[in-house]
Amino acid sequence: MPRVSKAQTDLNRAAITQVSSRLFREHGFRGVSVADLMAEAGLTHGGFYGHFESKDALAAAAGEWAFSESTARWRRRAAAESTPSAQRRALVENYLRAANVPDAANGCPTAALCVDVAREPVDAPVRAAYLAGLEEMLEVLAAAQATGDAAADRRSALADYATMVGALLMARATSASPLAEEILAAARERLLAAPAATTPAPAPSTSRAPARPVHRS
Amino acid sequence: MPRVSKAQTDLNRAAITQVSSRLFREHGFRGVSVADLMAEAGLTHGGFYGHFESKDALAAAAGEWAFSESTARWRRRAAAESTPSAQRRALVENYLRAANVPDAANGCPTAALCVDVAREPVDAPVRAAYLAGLEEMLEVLAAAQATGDAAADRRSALADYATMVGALLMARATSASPLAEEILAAARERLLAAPAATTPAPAPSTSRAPARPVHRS
DNA sequence: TGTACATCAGTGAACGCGCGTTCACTGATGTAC
DNA sequence: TGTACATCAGTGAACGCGCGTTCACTGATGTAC
Repeated sequence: MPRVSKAQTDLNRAAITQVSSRLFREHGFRGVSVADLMAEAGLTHGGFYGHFESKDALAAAAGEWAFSESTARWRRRAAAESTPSAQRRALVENYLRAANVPDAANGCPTAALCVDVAREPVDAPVRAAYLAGLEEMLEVLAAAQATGDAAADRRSALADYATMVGALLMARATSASPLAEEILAAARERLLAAPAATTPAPAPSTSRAPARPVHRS
Repeated sequence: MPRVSKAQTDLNRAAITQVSSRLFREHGFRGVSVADLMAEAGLTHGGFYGHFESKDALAAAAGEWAFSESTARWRRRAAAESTPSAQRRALVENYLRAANVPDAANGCPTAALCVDVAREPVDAPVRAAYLAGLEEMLEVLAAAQATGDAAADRRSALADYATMVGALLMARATSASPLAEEILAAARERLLAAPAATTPAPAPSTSRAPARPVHRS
């Protein structure tokens, strides 16, 4: 079994990275052991340090991989729409689906890793990967804004993304309660100015409030 | 040193709970040991199981305590304002301050604990505490909406809170980068429809886009 | 193309360490008289 | 109010276990001729 071909070695390293990117998103950096990760990649734990300098270094590589997967998915989804407005709607609707709540492993790394990354020291390698990945996600979302001003597009994308990430994380923390879907629906309504088709209409009220309470003071 | 008065016992239990609520928010449930928590409370680790059945049970009590502290703070802050609109502004502006970014230990438990709670099994005691605490926070924020419809107030509070939580968490994950403050500013702009006073104006553009891109489709 | 051998990817036992939890012990607290 | 003693909150050593990391070893790979 020892000494494997160069091609297989590269495949093994990729498998460790990909498996880790899923398990770290699901359980956090501290929630999975090196032995767990290696076993899930079909290897034994001893060989790990032939591929990575440390678990911290793996966290960075796994984060990078998760973001490259997610940005590719966003770009594909955006490319399927013909206007920025339709792109934004597609990205938001897909992000705030109930199916994403129990699937952190394959979901947005910005959301899944934010707290773990925030708890790492400022010089941890995974922080740089997170920052770069987040900027790439923002690029896609900003291009779907089209306010006619690049700076405004970026600010709007940041606000959109904050709402999406916050809603998804709060839904995950309250999953198994009706509140989870309520949160997603409220975020969809706020961002898309109309409830998604699958959301049952709330009890009718005499004066229908605007989708978003604008400009009081 | 053994056998301490009943009053002191209650104080000790409260100290363990409060210290844990801070350390859990900062480092996560897995990021602090029982020995750490007890030492921080001025005790030795052996006595822990006289106060709590398990570390999981402590997590629930600590979560509950964090929420009771935060809801009280929100209620106090809201009570200092005379209109719902001013309440909402005060809550949002305070939440999205840069000073909150490095201070997860004393900050909003909805944000600090969401990922940890989401990773707990559905029957973990801390999940019930999180759900109840979040509902209390929402009550305060909904009362600051006043769209004229209780259901719309709640939906609006949910969307506001998602934006606030998402922005704070993304800022924490990107702290030490200018992006952190950029995220907070974008969320303030989105929620308050005007940049906070301390935010420097961005480079002027010929056509000033609306604070939020409304109703495209 | 075929042979001889150095390389090195992966194995699995072992390292020191810290974890959550248990328990025999201690001695001040609180109670019974 | 004062004394005798049972209670029990806190101590610190110990438990089994899993962690990140190291290392001597193996044998197929890849290279030199």
